[in-house]
Amino acid sequence: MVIQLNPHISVDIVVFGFDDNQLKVLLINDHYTKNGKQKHLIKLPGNLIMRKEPLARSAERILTELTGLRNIYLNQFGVFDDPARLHPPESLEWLQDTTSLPIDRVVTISYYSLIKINSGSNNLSLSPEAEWFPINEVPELIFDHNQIVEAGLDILRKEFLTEPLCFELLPEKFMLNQLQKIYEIILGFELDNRNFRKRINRLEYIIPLNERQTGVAHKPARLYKFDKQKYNDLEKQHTGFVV
Amino acid sequence: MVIQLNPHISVDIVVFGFDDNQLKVLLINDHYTKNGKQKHLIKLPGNLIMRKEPLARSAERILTELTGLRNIYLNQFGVFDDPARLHPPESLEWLQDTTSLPIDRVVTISYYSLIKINSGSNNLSLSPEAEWFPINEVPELIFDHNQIVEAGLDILRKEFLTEPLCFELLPEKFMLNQLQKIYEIILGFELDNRNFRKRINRLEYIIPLNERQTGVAHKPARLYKFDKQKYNDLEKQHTGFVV
DNA sequence: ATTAGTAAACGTATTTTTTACGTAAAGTTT
DNA sequence: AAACTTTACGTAAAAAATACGTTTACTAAT
Repeated sequence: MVIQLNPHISVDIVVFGFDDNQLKVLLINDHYTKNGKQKHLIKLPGNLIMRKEPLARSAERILTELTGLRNIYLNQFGVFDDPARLHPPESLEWLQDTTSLPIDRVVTISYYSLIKINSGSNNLSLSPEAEWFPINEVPELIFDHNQIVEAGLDILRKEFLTEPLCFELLPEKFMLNQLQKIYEIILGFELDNRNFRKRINRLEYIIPLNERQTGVAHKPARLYKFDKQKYNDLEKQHTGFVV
Repeated sequence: MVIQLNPHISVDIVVFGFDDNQLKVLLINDHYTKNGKQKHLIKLPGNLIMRKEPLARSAERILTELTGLRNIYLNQFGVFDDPARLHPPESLEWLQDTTSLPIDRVVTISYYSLIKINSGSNNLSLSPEAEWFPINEVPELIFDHNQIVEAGLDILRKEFLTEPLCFELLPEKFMLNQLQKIYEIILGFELDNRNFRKRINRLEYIIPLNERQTGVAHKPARLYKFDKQKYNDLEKQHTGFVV
């Protein structure tokens, strides 16, 4: 199995999770014993690719192993190729020990991914080493992984303005205020509720349903759904998305 | 020299050239004799990277070798990793013959670049195999290079709307109509001259000079320059650029 | 010197979009 | 039925985009 790894190219994935109140990143805890000393490293999920494996498939595979989820949104966003990126030497040593390969230089292709953390209905079953960290409490990571997280966040914010990414973080039927909150948390500023609604109402591909929120002690909100088909049909028209 | 090549990773560059009337791509003619048969292959400029070379430096190096130019705008835009991308077999054979390496799978990182073709003042000295092709007359290329050109053009058009790329294609001092023409050619549609000027006049980082066009048989146009410093200072404000 | 030709440069009215607010409506809980 | 909470609708003002018409500054030809 190990013999089939390509020791020159890897993928790393910045898995963003949304839990109704904040944006988080999924990181991997790695406990590693060297010369009797126990070390604790934290890193992005990622690995060397296989000899004949397309990169996107490597990324999917790693994501499924970590979360049990399939068909998750994944987007390639960068290349990290500094010949010295595997420093400091002890991190490189760790990599060589764990792969049993004579690792020299690894160019990594980065992906980001979007997951709804607490939707009761998905079958998210995290692997034991995986842990969610709030986006502004990311600890020090190995190699250049902090830099990759930052780059991923920049791209996420940029693409959030032009692509319908928000629906990856919403249930099939959602309320406009949920949609608004996702924008506010990811973009990092507040939006005027009344103008936001007006804007959404103009979008033909966000369909109001004849269903309402239930079990709340106030006026129940109407539910909406995203019509992806209609969105794609109108695609040539939009250069931006919302906000 | 050859021994230092990394046979797993390459860069390919889509060099866009602008010559006042149309957009062109720089391609490489390769004449190759195999079993007495002469073959003519056309490809993107690109090569395997060196063992310890950053990708951006490989791209710069290749570009300078081809054009004699330095400090040209270069932007990484994609990764092409299909394990079968080096097909058909005869192309792979050619690659193995010319590098003398046991090439198996190559992942390529793509860049695009912007050059003003006919500005008398630059020292463009094309290498003999290099040839400009109008963007809609690109011939069949080896491997997946046609696909890379298409992807590069898509990205160029997209980024032209949000980044100040136009100034890479203009002399230091330029006329508004030159600027407009660049937009029209790259975006592929015409713009209303009067509204375009109004829009530009609002941008504080496009500075009108007290100089005019000379030697023309009509009202001479005012010259302008781009204040990059001011642009960067205002950067947080713009999500889009012009048009 | 006047006129013709050419492209630059300015202006204005109309429509559309964005922004900033105020207020009513529909539920539950007490 | 009164208090509370959140949804939902509306309107006026400012800003931006669009669609045009007209004037200006120069050279070249007569």
